[in-house]
Order: sequence, then C-alpha cells, then structure tokens
Amino acid sequence: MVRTRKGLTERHQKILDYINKRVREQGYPPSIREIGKATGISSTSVVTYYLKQLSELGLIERDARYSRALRLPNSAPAQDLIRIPILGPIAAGLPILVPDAGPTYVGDELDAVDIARSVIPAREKEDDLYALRVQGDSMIDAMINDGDIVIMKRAAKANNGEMVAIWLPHRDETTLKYFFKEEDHYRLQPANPTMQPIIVSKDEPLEIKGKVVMVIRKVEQAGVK
Amino acid sequence: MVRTRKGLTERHQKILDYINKRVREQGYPPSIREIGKATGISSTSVVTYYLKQLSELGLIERDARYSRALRLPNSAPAQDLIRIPILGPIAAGLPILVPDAGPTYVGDELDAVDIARSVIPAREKEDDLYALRVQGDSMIDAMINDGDIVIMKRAAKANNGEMVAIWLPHRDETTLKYFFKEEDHYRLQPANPTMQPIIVSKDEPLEIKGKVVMVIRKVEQAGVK
DNA sequence: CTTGACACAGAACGTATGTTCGTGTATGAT
DNA sequence: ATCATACACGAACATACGTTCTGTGTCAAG
Repeated sequence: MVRTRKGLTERHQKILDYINKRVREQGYPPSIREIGKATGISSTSVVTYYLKQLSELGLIERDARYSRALRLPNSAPAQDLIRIPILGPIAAGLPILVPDAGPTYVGDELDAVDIARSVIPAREKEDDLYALRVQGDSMIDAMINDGDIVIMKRAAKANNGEMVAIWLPHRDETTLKYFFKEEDHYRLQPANPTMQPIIVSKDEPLEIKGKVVMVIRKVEQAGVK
Repeated sequence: MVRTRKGLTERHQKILDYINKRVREQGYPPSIREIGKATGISSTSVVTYYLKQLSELGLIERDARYSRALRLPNSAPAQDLIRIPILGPIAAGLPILVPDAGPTYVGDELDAVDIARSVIPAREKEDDLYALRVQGDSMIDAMINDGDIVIMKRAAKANNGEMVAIWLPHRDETTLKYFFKEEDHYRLQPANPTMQPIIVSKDEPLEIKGKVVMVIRKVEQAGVK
C-alpha cells in the first residue's frame, strides 16, 4: 500500500503518510506546522511548498487558506459510506410514495442500502437520495429486473435525456423512462432501443417522482428455469 | 440514524448533524463560526457553549483551543467497505482476462469500485471478487447495458441456474448467461425470457470465467436520443 | 562563470479561529 | 422581591494558522 510513487521524494511520502495517520487517528487533518514538526521540516513555507505539489498531483485536496482544510481524496475510508433508505416498492401499477424530503428522516426502522460514496455518480446531495425495490417485470424495457434496487434522486422536473420515474395518474401507471419534452407532448423513451416510446400529451397530468441515479442488481443463484 | 436523543435540544441535534455532514462531505470538521452560521446561531460563544455540553455527553470529542479539532467518536461504525478491482472490459468478442487470484493484487493503478459489504449478497470471499466493465450492447439480453459494472466471483464451474460469464473459444464469444448443464449439452439461457437460449454441445470447449454476483449501473444524464 | 530551477529556512503579515467576559432575557424556586 | 440557572448575544482578545517575501545553498545547463 505504501509505495514509493514515481516522482515523490521521501518528504512527499512522509507528509502523505503523516496526514493519513492523523486523519485516521484523530479524525481531522493536521495543521501545516504540525506536519512540519512531524516530518522534520522547520519552515511552514516548505510544508506549503510540498502541499502545493501534492495538491497538483491530485494526491490531496485542500481548500487552502483555511485551517486544517485538507483531505485525502482517495482514502477517507472511514465515513465514505452513505445509507440510502429504501422507501418502498416500485411497480407498474403502483404510485410511488416519497415523503417529501424531510430534512431529518425519522424512520430508521426502514430498510436501507449502504453505498460507497465513490460509486455514486455525481456529487449528489445525500439527503436527496432514496431507493426503491423493483417489483415485477414491468421495467424490463428499462433494463431493470424484478428485485433490482433503483437509487433515485428527488426531483420534480427533469431535463431532456434524463431517466426518471414517472407517475401517470390517468393511466394508473408508474414507469422508468428517459424523459424528453418535445413540441406539444412528452416522449417517454424506453432504455431498450428496440422498444417504442410512449407519447404523453401535455394535457395529460404527469408527475415526475425522481431521477434514476443508479441501479443495483444482486444476482442470486436462481435464475430462469 | 438521525434520532432525537433524549435530553438533546434541537440545537444540539442540529450541530451534531452539521458536524456529521461536514466530516463526511469535506473530510474535516467545520469551525465554530461555520457551525454557527449553519445552525442559525449568531454568536461563537453559544456554539462553544453547546460544544462543551456535547463533549461532556460524549457525543463529540474535541481538543479545544485548536482549530477544527473535533471529531465524532462513534463514527467509523461500518468500516465495512471492500474494494473490488475492475480488471478490465467485458465485451461480446473479447476474452476475459482474470489473472488467477493473486492473494494480494499489486496493481493499484487499476480502477476499482468500493462496495459496502452489506450489499454483497452472500458471504462471498472478498478476494474472490472482481469486476468488469461492460462494453457494448451485446449483453442486453442479460439486462446488462453498455457501461454497467458487473461484479464477478472467481469460479471455474457453475451449478445449474447460476449466471456466469462464459468464453466460447470456437466462436470467439463472451457472454453472460444463466448456465444449465443438461443431457448432452449446455444450455445458456438469456436473462430476458423472450430470447432464445444458446445450446452448446459438450464437445465444444466452454470456459466458465466466473459467476455474476452483482450488477451496478450508474445512470448518467444522457440516455437514448 | 552565469543563469535558472529547485529545495529549504526564517521572518513578517493578515486573518481565521477559539476563548473569555460582560450583558440580557426568560423561567422557576425560595 | 430575590436568587439561581439555562440560554443567548456581541465584543474584545490572544493565538494558531496559512501566505508571502526574502535569502541561501546546490546542481545542472548554457
């Protein structure tokens, strides 16, 4: 693990190690002067000098100017998990219940999935994420299977090309589709290119329940017979 | 997770939540003034006042006097992350390279995904897991898309009904299929029930490269046009 | 030899940050 | 009414901290 990276002098390595150790042991990063003392560098400017290099190499991130405001991008193994509550099932004929974004969610008896933050695509805000468990085969056109878990992000509207969960009250239907707003209608495009889109006129009510961020499928031993 | 603890006022709770969030998102704790601003407390002394109480309650630890020197003792609860190396691409016409189970893989220049152990189905042995990035649309019959990440478990043989990655040398083909050993042939069944199975005679060579454990799809904004 | 890049040190400087203190306002007990 | 306690505000203060500037020694290229 601790490997001499190309282009890193001993001091780079020592600084990196020390930051690592401090973050692990104390829970917060050291100050420049502490780094200096620990690595035998007598001047704060020299530490700054190295931190700048490490930062340019992408080995640390820092919001300079603030105290102890540095972090190790690749590590942070400690709290890199986020817990996403599974709010309920999603199925063709079922509306989705999304208890509107309580800033503090109460229900901790709920099911949840733990996801490493690093696998969440963008910098999604954690509080806006929730998960649904797919029931039935109705989402196969979205390449989503029975039993899959879809991770959603709260959203009431969508941009063209985003995959969203849509509730069509007039049809009593929930679907996951790519969303396109066009001339005088909405086009809901299945992920499977061989399938036909659904056209929804703008008169018809259409509720966007969230954007699909991620799909997780646990493959059990049993498959098709 | 976020639970109103007995004896904690809303401000205590808010402060706790904010520290938590900042540590997770930034990698280092906030300053007193930042806490104040985020929780609607206008005076630094009031924040100090609460921090002292939280500290006495053992809900935070802090080396006061130093900047941002506070930490959440209970954090690092689920260190349950495992890192799964992404060994390479998987595509219809490509053999899979699986460098046989080095007990410690050296190459850390490789890509990897972090997964919470809790979402890994069985008690798979961590070292037996690896991941592949799907290239192309050739796996759509397995409900697996271009760009998906499949998490595999090393295996040279499979039981009936398991989904496996198979290499057919005579056909120069890699596929993900449900595996069934039958009378005098193998039946490779697509996950999509509307599609026809591939029948492979027992004379034909067939290499099982691993079992599919999980599929992860990150849905980006862009979809089908 | 000169030049410039690099690694390093020390001092000066501005500010971000935590603490202390004086003050004010409720509330409840005596 | 008086006092204690919990909660809250803002100003003053000391200092820990990051930045910047100046200077020194080394080493390779010109």
